[in-house]
Amino acid sequence: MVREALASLLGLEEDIEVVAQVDRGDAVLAAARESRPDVALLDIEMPGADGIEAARQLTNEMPACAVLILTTFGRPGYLRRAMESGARGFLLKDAPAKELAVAIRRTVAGDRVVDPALAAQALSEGKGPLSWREREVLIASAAGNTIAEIAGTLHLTEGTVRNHISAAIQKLGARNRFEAARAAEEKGWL
Amino acid sequence: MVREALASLLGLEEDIEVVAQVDRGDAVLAAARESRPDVALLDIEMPGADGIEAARQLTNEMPACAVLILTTFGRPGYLRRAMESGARGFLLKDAPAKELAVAIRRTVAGDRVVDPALAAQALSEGKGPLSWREREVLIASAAGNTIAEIAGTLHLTEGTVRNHISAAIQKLGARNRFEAARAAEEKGWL
DNA sequence: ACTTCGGCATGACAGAAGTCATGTGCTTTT
DNA sequence: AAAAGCACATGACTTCTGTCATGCCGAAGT
Repeated sequence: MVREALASLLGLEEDIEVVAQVDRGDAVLAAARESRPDVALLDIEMPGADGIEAARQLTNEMPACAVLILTTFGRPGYLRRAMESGARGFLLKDAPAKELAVAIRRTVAGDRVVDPALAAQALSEGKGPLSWREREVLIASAAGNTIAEIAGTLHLTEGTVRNHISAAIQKLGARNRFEAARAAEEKGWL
Repeated sequence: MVREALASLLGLEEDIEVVAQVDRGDAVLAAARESRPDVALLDIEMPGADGIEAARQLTNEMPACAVLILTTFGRPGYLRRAMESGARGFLLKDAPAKELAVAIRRTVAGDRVVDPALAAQALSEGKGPLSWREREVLIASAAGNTIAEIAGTLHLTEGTVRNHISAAIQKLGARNRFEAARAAEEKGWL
């Protein structure tokens, strides 16, 4: 519904034409091949593939198509990963509605449209203090798996898994792995 | 942005006029007093007060104003609580955009607009199997508190708290209190 | 070549969490 | 009134988690 509403509004602009809409991340590329848009407006949280992945595919195959991410959550990690995956701009859904058309025009023109406050926060937090193993273990942990299960799927000893989790807990200032997982998720470090 | 977009679209309808918009749950009542709308279109997750609470206030003070909940998450508990708080209809944001105007007209006309599948699910799940204590303990648990802390704030023994949590875990088919908390949250039982 | 450092792995240990058996009191049913 | 059912409370017992000391290995710096 939200997508349709925004599309309708954008369609009312003189200089903007909505050439395609899809509701899944893994349908983006095909639609873009079909309709050759100047800009793709992507959300991050979608079924199929997330907007980050879609942006990566899109900028790989069609560098001429700019990508503007429009999302609900201003998590610094989202912004960082979006930019790394080739997105040209990053806009939050709680911006005023008229901002959207403006942002799209600027994106087409080659500008990088990013909320300055969010950008600053993303830079100050860096890429996160977690090592690869710590991330893996934390993700599995957040999914509700027990230590023993994680150890099984990763072919590690329970002790090792506990150790990685413990390290993550320390680094994130949490008191147990669930708090740690939430904190990491919050910052976009998963 | 989403609210503004939907408002713009609704404003294009011949028979619908958007008389007010607010961005906080605790601003709803004041705005309604001011503008005397026929329908209030509310989201559930808002800053200030949630849409359920706003619906309650609204139907108490202005029974003439119908309430239609428009929300992202089709959690059965949301639906049930929304209806209990006096809402006249319940619509999901992933419905087609044109549904919205239709639903609003039907709501004004006195119909109850509810997704049948969601209604069935809500009814089949009932009001939730958790006792009061179990809810209390689970909520505190979800906030990251340790058993000892919960025992302290509720003036109970650790054993008792553990026992309630254990019961909740069983009832929800979870494997630890965090999974239990998430499951309960998911179903709207917290 | 040597040292240093960081990520990874492991097992021992202490503390936290979950389960169970048991008991109390209140409401509902018979 | 007696019995049954339910929420609540508690402590003993078992299992799971987090921390720590220790060691291995490869990359970066000297």
